[in-house]
Amino acid sequence: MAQSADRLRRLLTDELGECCDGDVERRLDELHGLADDAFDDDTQSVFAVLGNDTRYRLARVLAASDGERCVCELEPLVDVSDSAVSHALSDLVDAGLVTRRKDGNWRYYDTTALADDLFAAADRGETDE
Amino acid sequence: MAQSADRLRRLLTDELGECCDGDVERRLDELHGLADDAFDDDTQSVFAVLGNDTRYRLARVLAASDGERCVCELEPLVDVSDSAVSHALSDLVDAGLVTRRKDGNWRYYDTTALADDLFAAADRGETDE
DNA sequence: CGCCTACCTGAATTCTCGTTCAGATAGTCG
DNA sequence: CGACTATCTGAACGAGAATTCAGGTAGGCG
Repeated sequence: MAQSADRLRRLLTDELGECCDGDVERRLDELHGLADDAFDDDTQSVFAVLGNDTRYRLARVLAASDGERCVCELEPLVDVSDSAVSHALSDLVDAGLVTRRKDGNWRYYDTTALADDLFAAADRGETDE
Repeated sequence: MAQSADRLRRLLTDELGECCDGDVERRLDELHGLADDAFDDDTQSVFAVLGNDTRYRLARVLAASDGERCVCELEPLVDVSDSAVSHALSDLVDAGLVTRRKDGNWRYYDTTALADDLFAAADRGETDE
């Protein structure tokens, strides 16, 4: 951190014309404040979970579907073992992106509002460019 | 895919009371249609990029900041080498999540609307629960 | 020009994460 | 109960990603 603080000091000297130890510390405090507020483990895990091919596809199909889907409807859509599908769906549930409902031997999954919102935001961003 | 179609056939039998080959095929076509429409490579990469700790933190700080930030302001906030910071910022730029501006030797980064939208959606989802 | 700066790039290494395998768990039906 | 169902779980292996290392580029300044 010693040399990175050096660079920051030179940046502040450029910005302010002059720069003392206090200026550097004040900026560092400001930045750390922002970082601590903004960094949220749960929120990040949501992105990590959707970053994987299998999980993304499953979540997308559930989002596009009008209502819930059974595991056996989802399996033909991804080219992995049923075990992998099960793992993926569990991860999605844990991240709060989909819900699980049991009905006899069948398990039905559906997206949450969080997932729908994220896909809407992502799609909006893509078409804007 | 043979056995997964078997399961789907049994599901449809449960749902409809009866089920012929055509029913199974129709459902499969419907599902594949949804999957093809919904699956978008660019959109997925956005989630994958934000799924990493370093990139997530950097993007978050930029989003929380009022305007752009220099690399030397970001480096103290993540516990990795300057090379890793550079790699991470490049990935964020490539994904369309942040912009880069050169000014002499300094490089300034800022979030795009896409990143801001995604974080807003994620935060909304988190506080709802 | 030569030296310093801030930052970037490519290759190598380390390590995480996704998949599969093998077996377990519930639920249904006779 | 016993056989069969759909799905889940945990361990282990392998592929790919994240980081670092070493060196490179472009800009500023004397």
